This record gives sequence, C-alpha cells and structure tokens, in this order.
Amino acid sequence: MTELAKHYDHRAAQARCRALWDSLRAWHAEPLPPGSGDGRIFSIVIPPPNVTGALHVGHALNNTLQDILVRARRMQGYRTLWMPGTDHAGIATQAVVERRILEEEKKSRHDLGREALVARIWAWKEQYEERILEQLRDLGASCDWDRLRFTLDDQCAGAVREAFLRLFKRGLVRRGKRLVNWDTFLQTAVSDDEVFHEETKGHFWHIRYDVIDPKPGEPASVTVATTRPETLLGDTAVAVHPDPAAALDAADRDLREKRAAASSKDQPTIDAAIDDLAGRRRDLLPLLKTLAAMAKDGRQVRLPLLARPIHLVADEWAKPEMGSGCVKITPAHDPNDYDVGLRQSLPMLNILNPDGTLNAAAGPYAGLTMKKAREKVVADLEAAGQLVQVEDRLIDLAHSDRSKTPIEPYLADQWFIRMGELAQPAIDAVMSGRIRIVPERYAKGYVDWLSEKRDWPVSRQLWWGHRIPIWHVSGVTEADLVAAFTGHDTISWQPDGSDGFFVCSSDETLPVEGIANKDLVRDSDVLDTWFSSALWPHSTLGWPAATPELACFYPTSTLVTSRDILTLWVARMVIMGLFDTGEIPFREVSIHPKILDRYGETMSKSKGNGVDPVDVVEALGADALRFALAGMATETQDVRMPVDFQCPSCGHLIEQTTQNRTKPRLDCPKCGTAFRTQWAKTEVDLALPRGPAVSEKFEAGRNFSNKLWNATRFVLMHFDEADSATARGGLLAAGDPFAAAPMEDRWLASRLASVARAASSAIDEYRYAELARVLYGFAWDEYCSAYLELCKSRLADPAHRDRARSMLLLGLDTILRLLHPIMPFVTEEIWQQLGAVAGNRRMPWDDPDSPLPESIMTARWPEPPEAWLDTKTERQFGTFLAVVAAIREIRSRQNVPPRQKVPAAIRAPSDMADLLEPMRQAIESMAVVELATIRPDAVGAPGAATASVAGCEVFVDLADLVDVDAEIARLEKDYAKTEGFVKAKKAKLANETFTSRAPEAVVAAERVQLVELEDRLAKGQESLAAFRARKAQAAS
RNA sequence: GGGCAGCUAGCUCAGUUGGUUAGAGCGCCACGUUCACACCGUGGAGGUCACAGGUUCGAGUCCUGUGCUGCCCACCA
Repeated sequence: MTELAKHYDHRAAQARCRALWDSLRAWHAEPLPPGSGDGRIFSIVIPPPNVTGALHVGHALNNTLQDILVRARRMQGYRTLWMPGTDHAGIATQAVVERRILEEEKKSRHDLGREALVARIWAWKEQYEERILEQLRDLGASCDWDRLRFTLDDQCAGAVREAFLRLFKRGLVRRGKRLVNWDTFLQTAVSDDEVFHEETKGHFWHIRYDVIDPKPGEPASVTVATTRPETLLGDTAVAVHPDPAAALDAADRDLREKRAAASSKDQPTIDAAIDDLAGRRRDLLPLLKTLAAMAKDGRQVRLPLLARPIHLVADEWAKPEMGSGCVKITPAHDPNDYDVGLRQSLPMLNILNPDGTLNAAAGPYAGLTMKKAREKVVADLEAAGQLVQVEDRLIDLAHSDRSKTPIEPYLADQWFIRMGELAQPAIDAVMSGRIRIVPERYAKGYVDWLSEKRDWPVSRQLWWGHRIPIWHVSGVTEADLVAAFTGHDTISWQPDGSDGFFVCSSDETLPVEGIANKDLVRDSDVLDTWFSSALWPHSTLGWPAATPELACFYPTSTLVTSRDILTLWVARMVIMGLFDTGEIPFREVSIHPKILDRYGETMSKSKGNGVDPVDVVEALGADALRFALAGMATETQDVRMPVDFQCPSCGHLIEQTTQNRTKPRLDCPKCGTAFRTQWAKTEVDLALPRGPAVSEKFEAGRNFSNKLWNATRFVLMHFDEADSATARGGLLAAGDPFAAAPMEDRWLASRLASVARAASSAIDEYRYAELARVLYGFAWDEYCSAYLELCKSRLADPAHRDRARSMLLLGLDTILRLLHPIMPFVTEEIWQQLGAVAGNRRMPWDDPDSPLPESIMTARWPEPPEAWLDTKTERQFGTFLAVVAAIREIRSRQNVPPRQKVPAAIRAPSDMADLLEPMRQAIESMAVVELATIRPDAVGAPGAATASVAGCEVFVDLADLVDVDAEIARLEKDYAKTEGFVKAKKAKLANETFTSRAPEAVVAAERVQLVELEDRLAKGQESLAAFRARKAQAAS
C-alpha cells in the first residue's frame, strides 16, 4: 500500500483539506424550502471580528469553539449554518486609519475631508477583511463562505435604517443634550465603555468665592475644592445642602450602622469618621445653615477671575460631610453637576471647543488648551489671593480607550434610544429561560445591567459608520411635511421642540432636498457601531425582507462569545432582535474564558504579550492550535497561557517577562542569534530573522496529531493489494460483531459507546475542554497504548487477522469522527487515507444505502448502540491492565532489560483466572514475560518478586537478576502504605456512628476494601520476610 | 463602595449530586530506539487542595469568616 511518511505533514494536509472542502462546498447551508416542515436546524452567527487588524489568539479561541459546535451538529445531521462576517467597528477603525495617515502623511481627517477619509477606510477594510478571512480559513472555520456579510454592507445598512425608523416611529428615539466623554484627539464622543481610568498624581485646590454684598452675620466668602480648577470658568453656581443638619444626622446614622456590622479591625476607621462628623457639626454646621438660608434667598457669589455673579443654590448633591460642605457646579462639564443644573434650572455654559481648547465663554482664557488654562487659572487665583490651599492627591483620570488621551466631559447634542420599554422583554427572555446563558452565573450581570434601563446614546461624531438617517428642517409647518411626504411610509417625523422637525427615513435619501424652500439637512453623526451589531443575527439573514434564510435559521441556536461584551453586544442583540422580529436572536449563549498571559494580564497588541495564531498554525498546525484552545475552554472565567519567545535559529525558548516583552530585538542566550519580535520598527531590526511568540501549550496538540497519524500508519500497514475489495471494505458488515468476541473487542466496543456518549453530551453542554480531554485520553491511552498493542499478535495470526483489522478500523474511524470537530484537518487527511484503502467500510451508524461521503465533514456522527455498553467487561479489562502494570513496575524497579523475557506466574481466584487465561498471550507480550500458570494455587519460584493487585498475586521470577535490596525497599514502602490504609479503614469501621449512619452500601464497600487491603498486607509481609531471609542468607 | 470569579503537583488546569488511596498535560528523574510513532515507550518522584472556624459518620467538594489575585459595575467637588 501507499507508504505514509513517518510524521504528519500539517502544511500539506491543510492545503489539501481546504481545497476538498471548498470544492464540495461542504460548509454551505441552504434553507429549507418554505412549508417543508421543521427539520433539525442549527445556526450560529459569528461575532464579527473588527476590521481594525489581524485576528489574535482570543479570536482563534472564539472561532474554534464555534467551529466545534458547527462541525459536530453538521455531522449529527442538522441543517447547519455558520454565518461569517466582519464588523466595521466605527471608532476603532477610524482611529487606526486616522493615526496611520497622520503618521505617514502628516494629514488630519479634516485635511482629507469626509468622503476621502471614508474611501481610505474602505480600502483599509478590504485589506484587513481579506486577511481576517484568510486567518479564519487557515483555522479551519467551516463558515458558509457564500454568505459573507459586513456590518456596513448594503444589506446591513438597509436593516439599520429600517430598525432605526421603526424605533423613531414608536417614539423611542430622542434628541437631547448630554454630557459625553469627549475625545479631543479624535474629536468625538466615546461611550462609557470606551473609557478607561488611570490614576495620576494631581492636586486638590481649595478656592474662595466671595459672597456678593454680604449682610451682617453672613460669611464674606465660601470655599470650594476641585481637582480641575480650570472648570471654574464654566461654573454657573455654588451648591450647599438645603438641610445640612439632617444630612449630617443621616450620615452619622449610616456610619453607626456600618460600625455595628464591621470587623474590629475596621472599627477605628469608622470611629474616626464619626468623630469627624461631630467636629463638622460643631465647626461647620452654623455656617452651612446660614449658606442654605442664603441660597433659598437667591443670593449670589462672585466667580473668581471672571467676576461673573453666579447663584448660590440649595441642592442635596452638596454633601455637608465632605470637604467644605460646598461644591462648585459646572453643569456643562461634569455628570453630577449636570444633574444639579437640570434640577436647579441653571445655565449650562460650555467652555470647550471640539479640539480641546477653551472657547469664547472662557473670556481671557479662550484659545488655551485645558492644560495651559489650568496653569494660568491657578497662577491667577494665587495672584488674586483666592487660592486658599493646595493638597497633593491621586486622581483617577478618564482616558479614551481609542486615542489614549484624557477625556473632557463635554455637553453635546446626541440621539438616544429610550430603553424603558425595550429592556424589559430582554430581561424576561433570560429570566424565563427562553434564552439560556452558559455558565448560568453570567445571567446576573446581564439582568442587572438591563434593569437600569439607561437610555442608549447612539450618536458618534465620526465619519466611518452608518450615517444617522435623520434630516432636520426648520421654519416649516407639519402641513408642509404632510404635503411633501404623503404616500411615503418609509418616512416619519417629529417636532424638534422649536420651529422645526426631525425627519427620519429608512431610504438612503429623501425624495426631496427641501421643503417650502427650507433645506433638509442630514445629521452629520453616525450610529454607535453596536447598533448595527445589535441587528447582526437577523440582518445577516435578510431582515427586513422575509427571506427563506430568516424563516429557516432564525432564531439562531447558539451565540459563542466572551464575557466582556455580554452587555455591550449580547444584551443589545436580544433587545433589537425582539423589537424587530418579535423573536429572541438565539436560544443559548456559550460564554468562554479570556486568555491571559503568564502574569494574568489580558493579551493585547499594545502590551505585546500576545501569541499570533498564524505562528502556531504554521509551526504546529491548525489542529494543534485548536486542540490546545479547546482544552483551555473550561467554565472558569480566565485561563493563563505562558508565552515564550522562540529563537529562530536554535529554537531555544526565552521566557517572556514584563521587562523583555516589548523589546524590538532580543539576543538568544544560548546561540547568540539576534532576532526581531513583533515590535521591530527600524530597518535594522526588521532585517533580523523573526522570533515568534510561542507557547508550549500547543505542542500537545501537534504530538496528538502525529500520534493519530502513526496509529493510522500501523492500521493501514496490515491492509495490502492482495485483499479483495470486499475484504477491505466489508469487514464490519457481518452481523453483531461482539456477542462471541474476545474480551478486548467487547471492551473496545463498550469504550467506544461510552466515549461517544460522553463526547455528545460534552458538546450539548458546551464543555469543550472535557470533550478534548476525553477524546485525547481514549485515543492515546486506550486505543493506541492498549488496544493497538493487543492487536499486534492477533494480526500475525491468520485466524484472527480479519477480525482484528475490522476492529482496528472501527475504532480508528470512530475516533476520527469524534475528533473531527476539534481537529478537522488531521482527521480529514486520515479519512482520505482510509478511503483509499478501505473505502467500502461501513460503520453501524452509516446509512447502508448510500456511499460513504467524500469528506469526513459530512460523515455521520458515531452513535453506538446501547447494547455495546458492557461495564462488566470494562471492569475486567481494567484488572488485566493492572496486572500488566504490576509486572512492568517490578521489571522497572529491578532494572530488567526491556526486551528480556522473564518467567512469571499469577495466583488468582478461579473466576479471575478464567478471565485472565484468554488474555495470557496479551499479558506475555505487553509485559514481556513467559507465563507459567494462572491458577488459584500458583506459586512463584523461590525468591520471585511479587506484587499484589486486584486480588491476584503476581510472581516475577528474576532468578539471579534480582536486586534484593531494591526489592526489600519497594516492598517496605508498599507495606507501609498499605498498613496506613488498613489502619484508617479499621478506625473508620470501628466508629459506631459511621457504621450506623452511613448508607449500607458505603459501609459494605469499606468492609470489602478492608478485607482486600488486609490480604495485600499479609502477602506483602510474606514477600518481605522471604527477601529478608534471602538477604541474611547471602550475608552469612 | 457593590457584585462576580479564582486560589488543587514546579507551571497551566481538571475534579459532576459530599463517599475508596485527589487526576491530566507540560516540566523533572531513571531506563529504552530493527519490530506505527523519540512529535515515542515503560516506570518513578512530586500535593497540609490559600488560611481559620463550622455542619456532617465522612469535606478539595457544603456554610461562615480572613487573606491574596483577577474581572465587572458605581463613585470620587
């Protein structure tokens, strides 16, 4: 037969498999024709990767898990669709492209203009999308490649406009001023989710505001404190608590309650706080009461530097237990102050230009950046004598996740989606179990987040994205609109609150450019990128059109994602899915862990601690990558993956540390070769050979692929050209193969049945790691190490050869099919090899009337019959393996050369002897012994080494080979161990409460064990005595 | 501040409803390459299951508390 190479060649195999799958379009799914009944449907939409860059190992995990589910279901006969696509990722992509253009061409987006920038981003998208798709296919992802979607393509855009119009018509879209996190670099608002906080050293400035025309008994000034003194330019009030006495009482009560519940360690801290409150009551309360009265009286204070009079207001936001008890109010630049501003009807004074400089409202400070303004404001305050005190303090400064620059809170016009009535159905869907989140604990975060029902701000001041489908027109009447748009049900409008209207349409453009000589001006903002993502499950299937795809594959079956976008994305998909279609978008959500580095930090490009999946695929194969990732996908929230640099010259591994992981070049400490890392930028560094970041975790998968490959080589070795086609193909056809079969065959069948069941249920329950572990253990330890070894002698015997061959094929074929979802390439490659030799073979679960499929991808998932399960045989086989292991241990201890056959005997109770007798040859070959007898009265040669296992006594006659001291040491150790167990058991059984309260079965089992242990102890003592005597004899 | 996880072998992780002597992979030690595979085989060493209490005949597993680590949410004039 064909000679197979000694090592599995993953590169060649991957290329061949891809070509095969593509030519068969085995990944393609057609919807059921309408009205043709239900059928078994399985569908997944891919969490669309951002087109910002290449995929990392986290994506590899996410997509591996999806592919496992998809491939398994496809084999199980489901009509299976995996919808692929990518995400335009608004702000992230625009930021990347803008930064690159700035770096390379020194141009800003304003230099380019909207149209040109968007064109550049499209070009970027084409390039990276292609790369991402190539990576997915390298990984083996069996997406339906005929159905590729992009969140910004025409189909998705149509769905976005339609969904937005429907929300608009229902009154769920509102316009409002809102404080946004303003990114002065990108000149856009970013969501709270795109902001990170960083502690920086700062100051706490105490500033005096003078009271205007103080009356007798009133203070001349109030002091407020701030970490951002420049914002005082936008102050429109100073607040004091309306009832400071009551507020202090409440604070005191809270602290005392807390103290009662606190540990003794924390109590002093709380006591100090209570003391502080008492001090405030004494020193500060009279002043605060006066100020509160003044505030109610409408009194004003003078804003330092600008000399603008501003109101003193009474508002509960000012906490008398903190600071001076008074607080400056800057409604346009602080979220809490904004709320105060709304409550107190204060002016909202915006002092910021979009580029981060101060505007005209800042008077003499106009044109300065916030940073410069701060310096000047502080200096001027000091000069004016208004600065009371400066403290050092650590402050949490908000930064934009995208540009890494500080955020300025900024008041801007925004569109919002009202969440009040939208959130509840999404909460209910999870609470009622219609959507199941696995692991369940993540449901809590989902429900809590949705329960706040906070309106969703959807405007982004960006150019890359879905332009908000709203036009504004002013100076017209409703009658004008009716006249212009009657008959267009794709258009809706609402008044803008003054003399105009907002017009929303699901069409790309409006039929007219103006109304009554007034221009219709389109909103320049785009939608939050999550808006189009929220529609992903139904928009990709054709919604709003009633497509056969939508009818067949929606709701989708499972969503596979990681926990960090459970709210951002998952919750919003449920909301929008329910709103648009009335149906949930998916039935189950499988949450998988995040991959962290050696130090427990998330992997990211900016940290440079990531592994490039392409490196792994190239070096070890996609299957190796997939196997390792599946093995890491446990129920835990995170898994660590230690990463090393590999020397490209000698292969030496250099541990990645916090020190070296962002170095552009490294020198191998072993061979001295200099190599570059992913950080290389300079031409000198780039000329060096690349040293990939690797993890040893993936080698297990590569080794496993090779193990399977070699098991196949062994099996195929025993088929040859002389075999007739029937002999090669029909081996498994003949009736019930196991009724009168030898024990090892019944054992294999039973194990196959158990393992197939375990695999199926692991997939049903999203236990990916267990799936990988069970199949690895079975294939390696049971099929290869045990069964295949046993077959070696049978294959040499013409009487048993055909049965052994067919059983080997049965086992191998089943393993391949079960493993295919995890390791598609190696299993396909082997399947093709088997096909060349035994293409007519049939598994009992195959359709007897049609030929085997050309690809394992569409082969039937193994479903061994219940009758194959045979726990008794599995137990007996375990005894046999234990006997072999015991002999091997003796040999190893005694340093018997591995190939040297030694005489042995087994003393076994008669039932056990009957069982072991048929396995005599197997024991002899696996343990390399010459078995004299297996009988209840067997005895070993004088001085034979012994071991007691599973109620049997094994004698290995080592004659002169025996190392008496080694044997005594081994026996003593074993004796001591056994003695300990016996003691513990006896104590347990002597315990009256145990025997009376524990279940009968448990007690009985303990008794049986005690008997066995005591027997083993007696035998051990016997052997020990013999060897001690022998030693004494030798000494004399 | 509120919430959710995690802490088991040198490393990365399993360990179902409490019930024999707590497992795997990698790494380590010893031995071994004609006979599928050195990307291998055989054997071995290595654990006070973070700590302290409690429930129970019995706790890695359940409860309470403590410590450390990570994440999410909120807030910090």
